[in-house]
Amino acid sequence: MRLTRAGEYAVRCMVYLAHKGQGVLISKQEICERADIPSHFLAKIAQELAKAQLIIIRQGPKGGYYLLPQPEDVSLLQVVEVMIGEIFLNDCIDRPQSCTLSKSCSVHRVWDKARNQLRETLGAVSLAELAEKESCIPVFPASISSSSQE
Amino acid sequence: MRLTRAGEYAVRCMVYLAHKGQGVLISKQEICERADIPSHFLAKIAQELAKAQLIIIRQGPKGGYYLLPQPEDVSLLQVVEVMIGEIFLNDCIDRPQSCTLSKSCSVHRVWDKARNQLRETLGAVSLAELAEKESCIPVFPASISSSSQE
DNA sequence: GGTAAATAAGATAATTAATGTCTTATTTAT
DNA sequence: ATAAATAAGACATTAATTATCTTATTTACC
Ligand code: SF4
Ligand code: SF4
Repeated sequence: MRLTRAGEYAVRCMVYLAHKGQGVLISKQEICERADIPSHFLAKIAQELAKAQLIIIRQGPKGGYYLLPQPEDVSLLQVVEVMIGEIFLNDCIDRPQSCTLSKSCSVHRVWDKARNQLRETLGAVSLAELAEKESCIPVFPASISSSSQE
Repeated sequence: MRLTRAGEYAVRCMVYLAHKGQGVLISKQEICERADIPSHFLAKIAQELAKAQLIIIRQGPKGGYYLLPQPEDVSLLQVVEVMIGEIFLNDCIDRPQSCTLSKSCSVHRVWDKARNQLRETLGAVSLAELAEKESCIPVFPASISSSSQE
């Protein structure tokens, strides 16, 4: 009942790209460094994000990735589900036929509610919101000035 | 991001016991048959439930399990977390020190909210509620009379 | 007390999923 | 044409889940 590493990395990558703005090409290396993602792992993650039409991958020298949709149009849920698949919480929510009781089971209904709630919460927040606040990216060198001790 | 098999079986077992009432001894075999749980697997699951003080295990002939607390006093969340551990959704919620950003990360806050909501939903429903409605246990032989086709 | 019925406890095996790495191929700026 | 950058997917490692199997313990009953 946990987000996978790949899921977390995908979110970081997407938030970083959103932070830079839609359509702005960023090198893979920069993303890896700033968002602390193993380089080879990101390559695989990016493939899935590209397949899902969330980013465009540009090869060649000066290559990299950029965000395809507007940051407002992508939710945290979308990014997460691209990586780990649709969230179901319990098997019988995914495939009701896997348990003959699913139609009458009160436990099933609780899982269904919990699942909808969870997806709604993750679906309600866009990359735009996440990127405008501080998140996922270590404090930018430039913005370290006054001590952050409070 | 899914309940494990063991978690699902534990819930079934607990709902079945709750259905029978607190303190009522039921043989392991009966539970396995009625709740459709592999017998040897239940043995291991029961050990954890007993360690968590949710059931008492009685050995010997006429042995079996029974519910220790009142059904109203046990939530679905409790049963699930005994089996799969406390729900955190993302690693940084479990151990904020695992990501240096957790204090300022807006994504972190979304996960935190989602997690609290999920635990609240699962925590709000007791075994008593679940057991009084039809759930987890295939329709009882006695109650099969009119065809269940509707 | 002895016996057999029932489960305990934990070791072990099989399966599946997650994570990470490596190699070869392709794209593209210069 | 060349070299820089990533693509694509195969491969290896690790960890978690699921299941089973063996030996030990408990206890009702005679
Ligand atoms: S018993 Fe209920 S909760 Fe469990 S798998 Fe079946 S429908 Fe789902
Ligand atoms: S970047 Fe944010 S969400 Fe991701 S691990 Fe760090 S604190 Fe958590």
